[in-house]
Amino acid sequence: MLAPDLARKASCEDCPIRHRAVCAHCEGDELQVLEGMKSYRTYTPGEPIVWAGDDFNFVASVVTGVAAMSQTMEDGRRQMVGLLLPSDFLGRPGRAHAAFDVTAATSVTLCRFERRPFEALLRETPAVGQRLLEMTLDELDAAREWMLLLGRKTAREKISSLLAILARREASLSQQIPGGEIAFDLQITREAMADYLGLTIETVSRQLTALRRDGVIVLTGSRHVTVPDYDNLAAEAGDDADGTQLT
Amino acid sequence: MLAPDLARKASCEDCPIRHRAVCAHCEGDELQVLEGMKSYRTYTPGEPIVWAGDDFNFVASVVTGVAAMSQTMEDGRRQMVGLLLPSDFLGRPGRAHAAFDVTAATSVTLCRFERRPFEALLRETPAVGQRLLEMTLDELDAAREWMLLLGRKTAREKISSLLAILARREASLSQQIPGGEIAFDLQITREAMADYLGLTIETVSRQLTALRRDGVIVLTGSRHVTVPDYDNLAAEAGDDADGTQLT
DNA sequence: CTCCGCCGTTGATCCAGATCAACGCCTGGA
DNA sequence: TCCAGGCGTTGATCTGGATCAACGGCGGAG
Repeated sequence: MLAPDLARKASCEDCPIRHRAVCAHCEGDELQVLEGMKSYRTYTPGEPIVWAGDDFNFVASVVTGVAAMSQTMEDGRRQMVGLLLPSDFLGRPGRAHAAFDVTAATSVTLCRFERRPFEALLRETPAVGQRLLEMTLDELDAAREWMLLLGRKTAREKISSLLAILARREASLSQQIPGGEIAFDLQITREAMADYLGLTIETVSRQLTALRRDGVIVLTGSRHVTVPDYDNLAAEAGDDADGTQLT
Repeated sequence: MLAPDLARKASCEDCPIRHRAVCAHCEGDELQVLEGMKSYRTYTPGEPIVWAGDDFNFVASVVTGVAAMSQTMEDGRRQMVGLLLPSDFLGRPGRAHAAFDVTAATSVTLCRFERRPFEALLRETPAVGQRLLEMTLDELDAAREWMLLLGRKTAREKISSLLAILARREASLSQQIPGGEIAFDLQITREAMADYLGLTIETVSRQLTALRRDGVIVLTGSRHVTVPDYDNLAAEAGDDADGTQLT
């Protein structure tokens, strides 16, 4: 593991984000390579980034906004399989075709690297590969947590789980006082929430109303949520206490 | 990528399985390390291998049998999040505690490596790390496929999907004639199937009966399945044709 | 300003799968 | 040999969430 101060070296500072996959382990030489590869692109809400099966010749980090990874069946049933938030990594080194659809959920800016040179970097710089392995293992754990949600949780627990995740993320970003209330914006529509949770938009709406009625959350408009008591929300989510602690 | 003939070198041949994570990239020196680390252990059906949260100081490959990775909620609801079949890798380099319960579904033999020296091997041998990254990315894709199943498929589609996966695996193992019928044993109980699919055992049983009634499968006893027409089964599973082709 | 389309909410009804219950078969132990 | 317990099946009933339907608010285009 490199010392933390190495993470900020040289031209990584030019980039509006810290690429989790590469920057934490960058040293001078690799950065030269990265500089030549980088390109930014912004997508408008709803715009497809790639379709499943398409050529997929770049990897990328999310700089701002939210992108959604999803699968659709022939009859239109859709399941979101990943929500990509700023600093998340998108792409599949070693595979030329996308396995899933990726769509901009909000306005999204990606910092993209061409796949081939990125793969070369991966081969030549084991630290980047190790970091990517760690990130992938974390994602796999998260996907497995999500399988419990999809397979066994009730609609109310599903909504509560999603809100708890967003609240945790907000709290960690803004250094909230533990025990204080947490407020954040739902960046996504009811439809995206439904696709993520394996529900319909009507059920999402009804359960949000029910959680508001029961005082678990406060809804200001339809997109702004305040969580007066995080532990209460976490209890609604039906999670074991482990791994969902705020601090 | 190493040439295929390197995969069989030296003492890897002593091992009853080819460790997907390491053997395909072994060269002389690393094998010395591996030899000192290996230990075998057999678990009886139902026996826990690790509990979520436990110290987890080894990684392993499945030699024979089936192990199940699962999560349980306080009230007993359970969701299986992975089925570990021979040659699958178990463990999480870089983490000292298990994230999920792992249980022997049948009699299972593992070939285990202590975690610490394995991590050292990983650091010193980038090829092993790359192989592990590839495997992890494949697992992540599989987990995401499973999310579609759990979130959006009907009970009949869920059962058909599981049978189609098992049939595909059987066909690839036994070099079946494409288009011919495929026969295999369900290694697992109805309960394990239910836990995997996010259903109850009664629903699993009823849907199997329905698929038999409709001629999609032939059930001999309760554990032996014959699939007369794979394409028919795949159609019941509701999958896109891509990625579920037999050949 | 008005109109239109999208987003979200709410109500009425339906149904797939859960739940509750009973039973048959097989296996292993006394 | 018989019994007990685990596994699987089937039937009856219930219910959580899907479906079908209507409506209100808001924001952008004209």
